Amino acid sequence: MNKNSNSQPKSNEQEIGDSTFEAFNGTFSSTQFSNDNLVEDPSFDDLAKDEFMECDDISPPRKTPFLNDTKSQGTLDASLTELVDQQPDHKETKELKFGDYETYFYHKKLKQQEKDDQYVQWRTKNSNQFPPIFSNCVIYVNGRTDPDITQLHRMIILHGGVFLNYLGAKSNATHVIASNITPRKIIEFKNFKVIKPEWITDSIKEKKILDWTKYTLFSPQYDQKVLESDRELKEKSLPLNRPIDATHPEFLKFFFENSRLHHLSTWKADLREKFQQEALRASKVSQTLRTKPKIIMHIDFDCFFAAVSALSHPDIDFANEPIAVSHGGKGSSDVSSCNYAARKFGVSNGMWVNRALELCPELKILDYDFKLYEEKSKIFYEELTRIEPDCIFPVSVDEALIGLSSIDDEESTLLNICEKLRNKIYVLTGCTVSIGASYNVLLAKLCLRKAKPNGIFFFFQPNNVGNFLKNIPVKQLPGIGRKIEDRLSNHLNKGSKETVTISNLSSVSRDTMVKFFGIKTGTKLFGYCQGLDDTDIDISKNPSKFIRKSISIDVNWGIRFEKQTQVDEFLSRVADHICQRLLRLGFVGARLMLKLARRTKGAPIDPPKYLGMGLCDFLSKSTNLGAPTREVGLIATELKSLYRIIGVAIADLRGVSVTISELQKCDSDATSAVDQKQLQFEAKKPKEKKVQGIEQNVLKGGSVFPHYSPAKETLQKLLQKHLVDLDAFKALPNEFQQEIKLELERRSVEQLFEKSPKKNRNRNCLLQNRSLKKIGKVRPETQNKRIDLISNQRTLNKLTLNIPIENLGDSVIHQKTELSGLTMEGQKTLVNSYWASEKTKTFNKHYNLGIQTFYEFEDWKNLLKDWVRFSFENENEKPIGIHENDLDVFYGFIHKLILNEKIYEVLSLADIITCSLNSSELVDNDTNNESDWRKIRGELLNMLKTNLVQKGACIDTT
DNA sequence: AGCGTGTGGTAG
DNA sequence: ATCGCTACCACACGCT
Repeated sequence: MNKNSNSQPKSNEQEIGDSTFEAFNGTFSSTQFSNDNLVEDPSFDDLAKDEFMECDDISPPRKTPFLNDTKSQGTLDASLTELVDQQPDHKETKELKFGDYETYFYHKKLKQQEKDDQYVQWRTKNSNQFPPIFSNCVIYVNGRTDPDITQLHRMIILHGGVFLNYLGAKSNATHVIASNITPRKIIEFKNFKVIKPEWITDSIKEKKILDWTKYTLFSPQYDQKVLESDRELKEKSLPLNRPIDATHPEFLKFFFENSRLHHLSTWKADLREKFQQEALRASKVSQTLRTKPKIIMHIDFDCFFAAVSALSHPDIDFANEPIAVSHGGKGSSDVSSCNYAARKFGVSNGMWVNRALELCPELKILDYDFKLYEEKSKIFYEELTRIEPDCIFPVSVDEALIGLSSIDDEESTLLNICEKLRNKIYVLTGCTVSIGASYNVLLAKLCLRKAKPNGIFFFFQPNNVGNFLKNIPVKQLPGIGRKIEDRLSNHLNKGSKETVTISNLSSVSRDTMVKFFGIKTGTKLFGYCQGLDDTDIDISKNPSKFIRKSISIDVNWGIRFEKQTQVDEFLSRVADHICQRLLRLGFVGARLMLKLARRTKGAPIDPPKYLGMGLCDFLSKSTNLGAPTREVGLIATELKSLYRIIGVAIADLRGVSVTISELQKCDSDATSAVDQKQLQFEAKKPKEKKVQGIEQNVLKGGSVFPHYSPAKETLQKLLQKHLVDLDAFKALPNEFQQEIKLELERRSVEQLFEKSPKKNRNRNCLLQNRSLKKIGKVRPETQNKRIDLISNQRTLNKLTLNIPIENLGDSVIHQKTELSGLTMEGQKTLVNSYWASEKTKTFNKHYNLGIQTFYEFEDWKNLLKDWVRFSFENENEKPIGIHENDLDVFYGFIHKLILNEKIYEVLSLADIITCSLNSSELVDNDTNNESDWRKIRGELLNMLKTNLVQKGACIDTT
């Protein structure tokens, strides 16, 4: 870090005058301040120290939720043995093999829901016995434990904790529970509190959360040792010729942990959310109408990553030695940040290390230290809050815009504030910030550029704005990037390499700009040229504008696949990951988009950047999920469908990006049923409202057609008429029975009127008689091929429904692969791994019918009948059975139905299974197959029930 | 005109 | 080796 070795004591006043003159030739009044003498100045030094002492108040030691000693409530009579006794059966999950991720995660999820449901019921019955002692805990259980993971899961959620199924890269887990130590684990969990399970059991016994430090699994000392031996172990066990790419199950975690851009994005989003919420709170408190801030400050660390990383290297003379931050010391790693000494050599951010080293051979490469960046950022924002500005708009971890409405004594006061702030941040973080300030965001940003490094720059002379702007390169304008610059350059300079400045643009009219860049960008750019910018940074004025609209995961590095199964597994993992994120952020989403990067034809197979994406075309496709959801299984299934629709050859896949949008806040947790039920119970209003989506008049009057009251049919007749499975109906909670009855009555009425219900995409699905929409929307002109693909595939699937895969002629297989749009290379793997895979899973095995997600409800009714019949047909003396791929798709569809609250449809399908099983055609020598089908039927009803209970509870709490 | 979808661009 | 993310805006195009 710069210890100001080269600074010379100077008078601040003097400095102001000088640099004003120097920087602008005195043509107009601006101000530049340097704080080279930051700490040398005794007054500053003292001030900073004082502030530092005070700082304890504002930055207390990190909060430790696990030390939160929540008072226990009620009594806990249920002994642990009782818990153990009542623990749901876990065997089936264990029988699953790990080959098929989708099935694996899907069943895992199902089991989870089932269990949670049981826990909820149990808790409801014994409500007083479970003090929510873990209410601040997010707990992940690793490996074999005693008591085992199921029991721990149960204990955790019964006591108000959140149970994590998956330890994400940026996991918010407060605790990791494990019983045994392996070197690998110590590495893996080095950032977590790893505690023995006894902490859970003892805490429950004591009815309060105990000090976790007494239960740590390994001591720090021990860590150190093992860490070293593990490094050797790791080097041996990881073959060097097999680098980690996206086929590796842990790839995502590994990738995100090390991705600077991932960190930047998540930090930014987190900050946004935090300040948005604070603004919401503030706007409730103060009713005063805010005027737009008169002063905008833009404050930003100087080469943040480089400066912070250098803090761990006290031997480095940060001011003079060129340093850069990147992964590794050579090759195609990006320089994410470099100090100004390095910039003198021409090194710049984003440059590859090999190039940077060419320019500056003595460049020192430092590692990332994401944790430290986060810490410094926290201090930074705390200091910003301390000066109590009108508003704070977080731009990034290391950068913020600040609005001040008025300052009594104009610039000198502002200067004072800035200097104090800079000092404090320097003392507290060891890094320098620069500040630009002006009367709008555009100019504040430009001022910041002039202020850097380690300085302050103001501009408050609207009359001189032309002078101020004239030599600014357009690239520096916010929102004007490389592409727009290029287009301007081509237009104005006919491609000459000179940078385009604002004065170059003076000849361009508003209309031309609009014609060139569109109404928004054109107008904005034109305004910028006059120094005009009406960007408002006051979040509290319009908090809803700042709420999150989408959640996405992009992976464009390390994507190299050979087989369809690998792609599918990866998509499942991405689905899992994104669902974890939805969960953590408290959202459900109704729209899913898959974007793929495909190697551009002619681009090298191995791009210059190691495992990089190279030159790519991007293709995207989106689908409505029917209802807002965060179901992993459903999302995984949809992603695989979308992948097949886009049809990128596996060998050419270079990037995958998944976006979920049309978000809705849904604050319940993973074990949502638990929390909701808990809340519901505490609120003591068990059934006031019903499933979301029942229209008001149905709720109140019982019919959508209040003027018409038909002679009511008997319930049984009604059920029969609509093919609803009676057993299933009876198994449902009372209120849902009632609801279905109403729905069926309504349908009877509807038949009389022959009226089709209105479309409503997300809600009121019980009132819709329409079957689910097909995936995506297919346009006749532009996407003819896709229509053909889908309809042909559907036809094909129907045609081949009863033909075992071996009997399919080559031509048919060829046709199928051709339809999927894959290259020859891809075709083989597709045929081998997808259409004719022969994996054994929970249910019997065998022929994958290639059932697709494209079917609609009416199709499914017929398909299901055929499917059941087909599964009983004999092949080598054994029934053909159910293929898990088909089953996955089927379950996916059921999920979709359930999310649409199409209870009736699900019950119909359950009934079709029953009817088919009872029909005499079946060969009755196989009970296995039959019991599989009964299991499936049970699963349908279970899914339905779980979902209804959750929905019911959800309504009650909101 | 306004909507839905796919695509492009930008910032840190 | 290497960790090329991600939220959001804007727009084109075709449809209603």
